[in-house]
Amino acid sequence: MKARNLQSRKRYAARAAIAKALAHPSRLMILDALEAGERCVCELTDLVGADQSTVSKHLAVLKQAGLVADRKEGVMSFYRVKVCCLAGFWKCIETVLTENLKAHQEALG
Amino acid sequence: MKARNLQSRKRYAARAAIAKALAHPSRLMILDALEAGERCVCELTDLVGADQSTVSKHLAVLKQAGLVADRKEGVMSFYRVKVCCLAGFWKCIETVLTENLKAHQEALG
DNA sequence: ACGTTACATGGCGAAATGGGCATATAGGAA
DNA sequence: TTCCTATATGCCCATTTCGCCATGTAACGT
Repeated sequence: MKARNLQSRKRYAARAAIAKALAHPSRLMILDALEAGERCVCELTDLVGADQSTVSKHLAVLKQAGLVADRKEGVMSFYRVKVCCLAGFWKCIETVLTENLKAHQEALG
Repeated sequence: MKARNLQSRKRYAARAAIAKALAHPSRLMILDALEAGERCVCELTDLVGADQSTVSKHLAVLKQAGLVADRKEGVMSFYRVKVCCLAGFWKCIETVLTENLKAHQEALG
């Protein structure tokens, strides 16, 4: 039972690692942009409006989590979404946000 | 366009706040347990195996994000899942983990 | 060769997070 | 009242995250 517990902990840790990669506004913005097709780092840097090195690190986080993949072409790197299931993420999060808003308004009214 | 940008940033921040609440192994473990029905803090404390105050704080994070709700009964607090869409989360995360594992094995073999 | 452009990485400080201990609060029992 | 139990909160410390700056690296043009 102890071994099982350990394994279950590892499972949760692995899941949390994915969620962690999604837990930053800039990274969500990047993923959103990549859903429309691959983008180079410079485009994403413009989009996010942060330092290029910052964006590069965000992309490294997403890549490490297995959420995006990259392709080098000459001097540039193009990133793309690697998984197909993110739509469910957005939907769920939007649902939560909507319900929170509703609850908040009920609390006021 | 600047206003739109600001609003879009707020959107991403709100989404990230939800993802952040999901980005911890203990909180995922708690949510998993709550999917089977409401639990009191003491049960969850046993489950997670951390200090009671730590678990209490994790629950506060989940509540703040609107993911769980609580109900007081005498001395005890019972928490329950408040949203219905978490199954999609698990599924998506599991998909990512599976693909990552596959990619890793291909990289080896 | 040199310079430029695109990107990645190291380092540093600031801020956020996490965890346990101690304490506060509050309900129930005696 | 006093004690005990269940939970929440404050405090402190360790760790992590985040952002920018500076620098490294690599491809391309001249």
